[in-house]
Amino acid sequence: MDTEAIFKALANPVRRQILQWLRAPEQYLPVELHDRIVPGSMCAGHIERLGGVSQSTMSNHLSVLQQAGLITVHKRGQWSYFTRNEDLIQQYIAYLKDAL
Amino acid sequence: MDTEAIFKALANPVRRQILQWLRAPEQYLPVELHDRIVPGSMCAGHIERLGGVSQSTMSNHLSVLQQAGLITVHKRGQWSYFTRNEDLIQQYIAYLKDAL
DNA sequence: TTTAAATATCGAAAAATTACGATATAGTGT
DNA sequence: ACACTATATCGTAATTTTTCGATATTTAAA
Repeated sequence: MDTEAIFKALANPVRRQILQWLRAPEQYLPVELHDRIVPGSMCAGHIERLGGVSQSTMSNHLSVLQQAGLITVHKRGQWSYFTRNEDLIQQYIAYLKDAL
Repeated sequence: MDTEAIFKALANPVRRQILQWLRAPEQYLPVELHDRIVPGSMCAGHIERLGGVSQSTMSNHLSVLQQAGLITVHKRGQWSYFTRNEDLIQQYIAYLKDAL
């Protein structure tokens, strides 16, 4: 677990918001897409539309979260589906409990 | 609880290290000072000597931690004694548990 | 095979953070 | 009052982060 990378990744509000969106993707996607997605995930394009930043900026944020291990990517066709890495998130919280 | 400020404060390794030193100040202070200090605290000067940064830089780090609420200050004479704010730290971890 | 769509990467500008030395402020002791 | 110590603040330089538009890459569709 790269705690340095996690602390830094979480220091940005856009990235924390992404993690929130990924807690319940269905809530933020049009209903007609619910059966097309990888469950519990959103593709980069949808995340981009939710956030108020450019495509390249959002792509970078997703990359930072991914390098910290907080999210994972599954590529299907031309889409990249991002999912929370619940295991790592819990591991991080457990770490904080006795290391912070 | 200003979570934005806390996330940012924790993004810096020097500041995280300060919190570690403050977990057991006695461990990092010369024995002859143990009865002179505010228990569970260190004054700015001792923290400065432990960290590898200048006096003004360390003072700034302490200020950031303080504004985030992670530490508190007690001024006694010309010294400022810093202490971990355990309550806020626990509150923050509890917050993460269901908000991260 | 051309065109279009989704995403990643590149290069550079803008903004924020970190750092330092110098100086200011406040308390202590002479 | 004066010198001395501890800490805070100021101004600024260096570094890192955030951002964007432009371009590259990959896959799908016509």
